Amino acid sequence: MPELPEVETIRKDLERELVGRTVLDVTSSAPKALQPSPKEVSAAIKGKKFRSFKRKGKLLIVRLSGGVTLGIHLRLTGRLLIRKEGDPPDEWQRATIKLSEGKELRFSDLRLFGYIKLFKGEEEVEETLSKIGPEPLSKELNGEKFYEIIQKTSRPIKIVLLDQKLISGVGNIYANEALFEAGIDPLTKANQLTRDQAAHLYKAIELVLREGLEARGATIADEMYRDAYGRRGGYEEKVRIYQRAGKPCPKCGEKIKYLKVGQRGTFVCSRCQR
DNA sequence: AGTACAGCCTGCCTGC
DNA sequence: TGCAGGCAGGCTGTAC
Repeated sequence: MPELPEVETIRKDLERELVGRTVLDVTSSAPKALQPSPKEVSAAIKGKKFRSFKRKGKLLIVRLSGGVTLGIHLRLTGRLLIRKEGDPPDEWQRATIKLSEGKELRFSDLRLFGYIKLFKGEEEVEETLSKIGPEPLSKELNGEKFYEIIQKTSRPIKIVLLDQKLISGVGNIYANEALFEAGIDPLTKANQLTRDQAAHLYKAIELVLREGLEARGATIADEMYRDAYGRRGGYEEKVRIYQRAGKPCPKCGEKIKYLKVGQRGTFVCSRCQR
């Protein structure tokens, strides 16, 4: 699923390829993919030029000329693909934004959880961004601030890492990897972690996210993440524990266990993570 | 206020 | 064989 490294990889691709291009037309086969409605999105962006592609957490913020702003969230299976007019249709293609010089930006999404949303105005952009917590790889966060944030809740640390209001950009893959790397049991209550453990975990989060970026993201299953050129990531080759239940722990050889933490699949080495 | 969880949705897998 | 039911999961809304 697209998390910080995956969304950032796509963001950079889009920035490189699409800034300056003009939107010629918008079509959609899934009404909910374009919000509030395909008609309104189309009317707002037709004739406008892409100005910038920014990101906060897993949310892409697309600025166009005329003060128009789109928010794009890929959720589990969303893809943004840069194609040429006439290229074969993509699997689960839900919307097509035709661009100048025969290019297209396609939105594909198997599960239909993702969306491209037109913001009503700058206030709505600000309101949305204010609900997204600080990012691990930015200056907004460091080990000490991370400790302060997680001190405020007694929920399991794994759940807290996935709470985008507290820390943004981390999803299930990188949460599993970071907890393993730091040697922390996902069920540990967040406010029971010591300063030392918190600092350790924060470092591990930074490490796995950087590795993910370096590898241009993780494509664990076929229907999942692709970059803007439709290519798979490389991080799935390097994953330590995610989706590896029953296989030996890379540190100690113990069998990796699978459990559910807050409705989400969780992988743990009970010898290394305490 | 803080926490828990159903529901959104499609495709794949299992079991009858 | 064919089909119903369960499962996967990020995030929001609602209930406790």
